[in-house]
Amino acid sequence: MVRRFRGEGHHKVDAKGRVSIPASFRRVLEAGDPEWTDGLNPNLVIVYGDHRRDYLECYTIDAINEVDGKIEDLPRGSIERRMLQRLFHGQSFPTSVDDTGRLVLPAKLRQKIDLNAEAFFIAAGDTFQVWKPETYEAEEAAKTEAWLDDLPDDFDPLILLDQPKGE
Amino acid sequence: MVRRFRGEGHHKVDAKGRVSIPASFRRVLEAGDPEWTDGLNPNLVIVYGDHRRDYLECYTIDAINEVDGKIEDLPRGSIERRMLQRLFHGQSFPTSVDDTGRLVLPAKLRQKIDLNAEAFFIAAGDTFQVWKPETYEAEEAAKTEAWLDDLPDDFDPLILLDQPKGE
DNA sequence: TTGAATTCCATGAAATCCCATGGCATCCCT
DNA sequence: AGGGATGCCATGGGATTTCATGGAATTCAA
Repeated sequence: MVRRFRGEGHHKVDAKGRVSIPASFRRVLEAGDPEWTDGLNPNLVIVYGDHRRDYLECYTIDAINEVDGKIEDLPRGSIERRMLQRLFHGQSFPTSVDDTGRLVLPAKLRQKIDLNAEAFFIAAGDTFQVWKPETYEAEEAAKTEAWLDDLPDDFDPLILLDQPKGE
Repeated sequence: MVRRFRGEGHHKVDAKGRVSIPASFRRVLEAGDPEWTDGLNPNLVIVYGDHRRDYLECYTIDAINEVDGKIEDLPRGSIERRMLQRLFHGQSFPTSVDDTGRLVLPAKLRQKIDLNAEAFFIAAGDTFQVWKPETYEAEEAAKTEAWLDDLPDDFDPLILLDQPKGE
């Protein structure tokens, strides 16, 4: 059904850390939570990472389960497995959408990405990200612009789709 | 229901060795204790290991039962079985959460990992660990930092998830 | 019989729950 | 076509509960 997140949007963050989730994202969260049924509030997991990461990444239950499964496939004790456990099990926060469609971000998470009055949501495949608008402008937008600037004016991003892959 | 631990946090340790367990971990401990019912205090097992280990690892009852089961499947008298018995049966401490949601760590365990004023909790799949914050920084964080420093700036840990198995 | 461990009580801060409102779309009826 | 009626959406506020933490009182054990 509605499998991937799509779109972006700005929403107010109030003093308690409450933010409306873009309505279309909610449908995806619902579809991605095996326990969800009409009337319930879908669960999700927010991965915030270490000090280097300055945005929050939100996973549906299905998406995070997939990640957990892959982590378990890695050899016990390997550095890769430890890294991923630290990131996905340690540096993450399980929560759920509230009945008015909002996310409640604890002070700790808000401080981490320096989130104040407003939040910027953007879809990223089977997850979506929450940014402080200024950070996003400065960091991401600038990055893609720079990348695009190096390409010919008539460059069509679609050709990227047909590159040979190593999957 | 809530099967795995998720998240991390710092908590004060008082003179009696009492430490609050992150609230979300308590829900998992409750769910993982077959004898638990509303109003009771969930049981758990702390595995502290030998002198080489400098953190405590906490198991739900379900998790420790699973481990015990696997140990029993090993041939009697085998060295593997003896080792695991020593670790999980000998070097472990069964206890329970108190009514205010705290763990009481006996002096012996605190001394072992040199725990003083503060403890760091971090989820690790179906167990969680308790560290002295400084030790964790020094040992874990530094290790991963060093590892990450060898990788490109824009390295995304997610690619680790798609590595072929058994590497 | 004294230090250690357990029980019971206390409190400020943070997180939840419950309820409320104005703004837009959309649907529908005549 | 006009004009509610309906319903979702974004946002806000107050009341209530849970957390994290501290301390006193009481029981244990050797």
